[in-house]
Amino acid sequence: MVKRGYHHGNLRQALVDAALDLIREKGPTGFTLSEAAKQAGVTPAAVYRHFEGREDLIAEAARQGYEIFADLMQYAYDKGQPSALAAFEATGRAYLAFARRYPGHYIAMFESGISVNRNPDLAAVARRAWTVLEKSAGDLSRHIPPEKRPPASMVSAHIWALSHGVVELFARNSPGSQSPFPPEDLLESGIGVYLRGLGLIPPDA
Amino acid sequence: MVKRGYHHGNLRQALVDAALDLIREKGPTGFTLSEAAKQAGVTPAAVYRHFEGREDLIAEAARQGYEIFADLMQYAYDKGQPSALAAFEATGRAYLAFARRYPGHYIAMFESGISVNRNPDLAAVARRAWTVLEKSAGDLSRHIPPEKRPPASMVSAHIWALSHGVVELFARNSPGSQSPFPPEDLLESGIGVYLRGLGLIPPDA
DNA sequence: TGTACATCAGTGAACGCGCGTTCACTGATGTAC
DNA sequence: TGTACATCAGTGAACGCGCGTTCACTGATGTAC
Repeated sequence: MVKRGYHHGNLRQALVDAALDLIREKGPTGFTLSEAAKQAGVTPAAVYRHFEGREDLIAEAARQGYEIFADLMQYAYDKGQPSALAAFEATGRAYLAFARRYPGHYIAMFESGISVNRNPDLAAVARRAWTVLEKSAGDLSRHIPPEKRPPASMVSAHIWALSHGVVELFARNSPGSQSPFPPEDLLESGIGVYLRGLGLIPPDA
Repeated sequence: MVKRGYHHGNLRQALVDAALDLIREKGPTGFTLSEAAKQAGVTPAAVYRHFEGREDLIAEAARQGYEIFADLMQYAYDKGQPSALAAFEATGRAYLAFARRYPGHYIAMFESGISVNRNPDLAAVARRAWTVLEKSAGDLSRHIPPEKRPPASMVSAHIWALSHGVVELFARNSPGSQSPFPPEDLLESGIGVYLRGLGLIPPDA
């Protein structure tokens, strides 16, 4: 990672890292290619040896984020086994944990405005992350009597939406940050109520 | 609203309207003061007769959004009376309806990065909107036995987060837009499950 | 081991652009008498 | 009703800036013989 002499050694990744830093600090708007280059100790023009341009660099940052994200989700899912419930709750927590631990990635993925369909790699890895959550919801569904069982994809959409909403509103300097509850508690309790609503947790537990 | 001659007549509002249009079309990033001025048929410099600058213009757009938003929430709440449940569900739906009908305002409020604490007017009206939801959640809480009753502010935070997540992920060109469910259904069913979880709707209804 | 050469990753200067903002100005409006 | 004048809302030119991108270039690296 240390730059020595004319050749950088690992400029591509250094640029991604710089981009992630800048995106975290200044938001996706504040991020500039030139500044990322500067932070990597290199001329703006050098960026074009590794990326097609500004957008492409952001997309790569997002892609790496999805990669980490999918791994974390998978890990949480596995760790919760063999309990479908434990696995499901763990994936929910993993969402928030990811947003907390990798804010730059999170912003690049969800707030930078880049489309997941921008390139196939990005689409594939996003799909992988999404699939874990859906699988987890599917496992859970099987414990609900078929006639009152909502589609697994709907359950996962609910939890994704709740998690995302908690992150956006309560885990940032956003409108809801004056809330008296830590985001983790908010998500935990919200998922708890939701699971009761599905009949998966006894009503008075 | 028609510009005639040298003086515009209602430039201040025309600029806000132009800003809302541009924010909706191009996102908060794509919005520029110059373009808003142009769209209002005026020189960029004229903007400074009415606003302190770019940020101030966005803040005013957001403020007007919160005003409409608070009114809609209040209206939904009133309309649901005297049923606490109906009122609560109506406010949830109002959230999504607002996001759909006033996308420019919504983006200015929640995605432009401006802080609600930027000026007192903005903070006050945001507080007003938030208060309606909290009151609605409070009414609802009273139907839950005290010992298993979550704080009203927590319930409202859950619903806000769920609503916001649904909007961000499923009602835009965002990552989740490939979902097979319309956002309205997603929110409706999510709130339904949640209310069952609170014991406010019979388990098998 | 030494040399020639192809390949590659960087430089640095230059570009055109549109941005937000400032300034002295001027045209239009409204009011006092 | 007409005139003088203050006030106000716009103009238009100019600014400095940093941006993303291009281009011909050059220094470093690695490989064939």
